[in-house]
Amino acid sequence: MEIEFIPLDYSAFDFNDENYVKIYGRSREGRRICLIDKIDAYFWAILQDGLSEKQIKHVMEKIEKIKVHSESRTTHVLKTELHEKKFLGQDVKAVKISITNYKDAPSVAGKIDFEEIVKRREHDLGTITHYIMSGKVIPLKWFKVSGDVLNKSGDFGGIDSAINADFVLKVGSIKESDKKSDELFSPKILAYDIEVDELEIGKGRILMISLYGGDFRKVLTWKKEGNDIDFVEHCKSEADMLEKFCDYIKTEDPDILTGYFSDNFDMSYIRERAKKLEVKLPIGLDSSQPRISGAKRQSAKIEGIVHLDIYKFVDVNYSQYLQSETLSLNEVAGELLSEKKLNFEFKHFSKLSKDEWNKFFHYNLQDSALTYKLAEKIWPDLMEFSRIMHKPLFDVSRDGMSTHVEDYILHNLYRFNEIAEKRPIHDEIGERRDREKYEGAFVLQPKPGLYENVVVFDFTSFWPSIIATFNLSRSTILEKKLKSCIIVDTGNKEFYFTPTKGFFPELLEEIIVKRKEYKEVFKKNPDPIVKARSNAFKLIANAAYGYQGFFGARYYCPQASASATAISRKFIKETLEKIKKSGREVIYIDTDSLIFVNQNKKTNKRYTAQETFHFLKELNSELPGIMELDLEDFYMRGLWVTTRSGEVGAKKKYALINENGKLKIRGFETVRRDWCKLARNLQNGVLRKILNEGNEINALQYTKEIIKKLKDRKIDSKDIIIKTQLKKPISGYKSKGPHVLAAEKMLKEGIPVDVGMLIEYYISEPKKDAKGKPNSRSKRIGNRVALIDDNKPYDISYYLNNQVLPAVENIFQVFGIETKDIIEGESQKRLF
DNA sequence: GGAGGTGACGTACC
DNA sequence: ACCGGTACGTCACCTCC
Repeated sequence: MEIEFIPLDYSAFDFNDENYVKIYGRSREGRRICLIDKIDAYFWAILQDGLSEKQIKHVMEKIEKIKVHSESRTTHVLKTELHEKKFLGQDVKAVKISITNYKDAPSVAGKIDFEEIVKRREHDLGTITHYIMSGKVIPLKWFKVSGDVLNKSGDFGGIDSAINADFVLKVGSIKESDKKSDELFSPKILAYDIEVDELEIGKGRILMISLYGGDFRKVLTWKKEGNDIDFVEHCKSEADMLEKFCDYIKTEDPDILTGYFSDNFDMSYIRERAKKLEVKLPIGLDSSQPRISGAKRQSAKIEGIVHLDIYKFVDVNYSQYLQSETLSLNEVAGELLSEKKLNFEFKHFSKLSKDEWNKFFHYNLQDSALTYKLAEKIWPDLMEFSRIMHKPLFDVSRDGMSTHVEDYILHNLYRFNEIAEKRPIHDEIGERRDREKYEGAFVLQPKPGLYENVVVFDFTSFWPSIIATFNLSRSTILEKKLKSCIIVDTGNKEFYFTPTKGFFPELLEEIIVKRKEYKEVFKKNPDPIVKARSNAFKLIANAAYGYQGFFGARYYCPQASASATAISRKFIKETLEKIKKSGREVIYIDTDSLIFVNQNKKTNKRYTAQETFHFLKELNSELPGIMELDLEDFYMRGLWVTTRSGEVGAKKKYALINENGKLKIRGFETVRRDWCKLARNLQNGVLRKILNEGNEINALQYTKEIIKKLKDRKIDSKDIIIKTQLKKPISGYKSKGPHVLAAEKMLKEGIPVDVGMLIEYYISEPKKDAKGKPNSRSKRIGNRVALIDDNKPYDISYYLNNQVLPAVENIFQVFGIETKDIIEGESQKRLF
């Protein structure tokens, strides 16, 4: 039988103590297919230099005799082959050791402690990664597969009769489809969401489960309410509801089952309840139950169906581009879909009225609907990530950036004939984490002020372009200086790199080139797949620099990172001098961007756009390799302020307005979620007015109005709420700030508190003693925290002196105005 | 008991 | 445990006078 096939999910299994992979996917016709393929289990032993043929033969014979016994099986070496390979760019002779079971590769490797073997490698890969590295079946690409259909033949112990697929096929040959292998595939998605009466897993019951698959809409419940809602289906009991949930997954037959935070919450909750109620959850295509692994960061895997937790993917790949202050379903859907959750006020379910129950069902369904739509929205990115990084959807949706970078490298090593480096072992990780920090990028101290006619230049893909241009990597670093090598002076130490391109810099250069290419293609043809592809390359490129300094990296090389930052400082400073030399005044620099006044300081001549582009071209002609400077935008005005303590200009804090009146605010309290809305909105208004109008007059008036409102207690209660994240368990805090005390207060009132939660509170007036003086406990701000429902008056003095004034003071200082004097003057005037 | 320094902490920038 | 360093600012907590 021959079919066209797209792989979606992988899982490994053993038969007769050997390794096989089940690859679940669809045919062109939409049939559910499961392929079975043999995994070639092997790893490498790198030989000592200069061994004789006889010595090599002797070692290989020794290796062939190795056997490893465990309780359930014996693994032995099938064969050994001698290969000419590369390791970290060096030519090596290596023995390919094929074994019966890859799971025992580490144990077999452990027995090869002969002195002729200098290194053992590729025994520490995940089984599926090891399989995919063979390059045979790339996730989410189309393949032409031929092979034998297992038709209750008893092959593999009759595995096919246990798999819920249209065909189970034993792979004969497989190759990439000659038709467009990268075209869009639309998976069948089913979203789910649960509502419970107690948030803590294991404590409460599941009240309802919603399912949403486009046309398919369902809320399952064992409660009696909701009779007049068509999508509500009543179950006899909670156990019955869980069984129906499984039944619907079976009949809907989705490729992707998706939830929001479902790894840590929904699926874990369902599993706990199922355990307690003694219900089986046979939703896997082999009728297995969901498997939940990991402790703090759990993941729930379903055999054959991709369980997708959208929260994780959003966290890793979107959060830095989102405005949302939290990654709650409500905020993320609001920003990505312009659609929100339904309003629903949670109460104990025993207190819900008929009407409120009906709302609850709609609320529950809407959550699944939003999750479904988010899944559709992120699908192009998921698919392209999967294709580009050669990773199954399950992993691509859960892994962090460093793992993405590493997997991209691993899956491209074959092109360089490279054997993969090992993962660091425990002691190494400890050492790496204890290493001294290396010096980072350059940040220029700005001179506070309001500037006009401002331009921003920035380096495109700064870090990767430096790494690629100067060949900075683990496999290219030299122990000593050679006659012709790249010398990097970090100011502290010198590092040397070979000029022969290494695989890491080369891959990076390729990534940058591809990114540029697809960005151009997208400009001409705005196809979401092309955009997703360009985006995937951008993300890998940006993370590659951090990867080399990351303690867990296989290709860890802090010297390369330190060299990259040293080179970055050199070029940004050189560019600074060139801009200055052109007569322009540079206001600010951070890492890869330079902000300057686009006019000659002496002659006051304003440069035209054309002259600016010409200048840019000139600067670019002097840059090496693939380093490139780009024009980010022209701005009408820009504002820089001093730090709160001292006279110097504050770094990482500025506001710009471009020629279309669009603001770009960085670092100011306006963009910080741990400041109250009152201060943030005021500061935003002040900045907007100043940048628009070029002076502070209206901004000052506005500030006075807000302060009057504050003093008159006319501020909306939601604008005084301060939100701070609880980053660790309460007991882990040495110094308990207001948010920690607020969290303690919540616990006392029976409100559940979790690590990672945004704690919301406000500051109330101090308690006074008999004489009317604030008591000494009140000095600590934490002792005055109030929760939203506390209904205590807010502390005017705190909000004035600790929120409002700090947010605007140094802005007005730029214009020589001491806000405090003015405010006090005003209040004195009023007093008299 | 107020001033001032320092460490812990959270968040932002690139 | 799940990419790096740089930087600002608040609050708690301590020492000092």
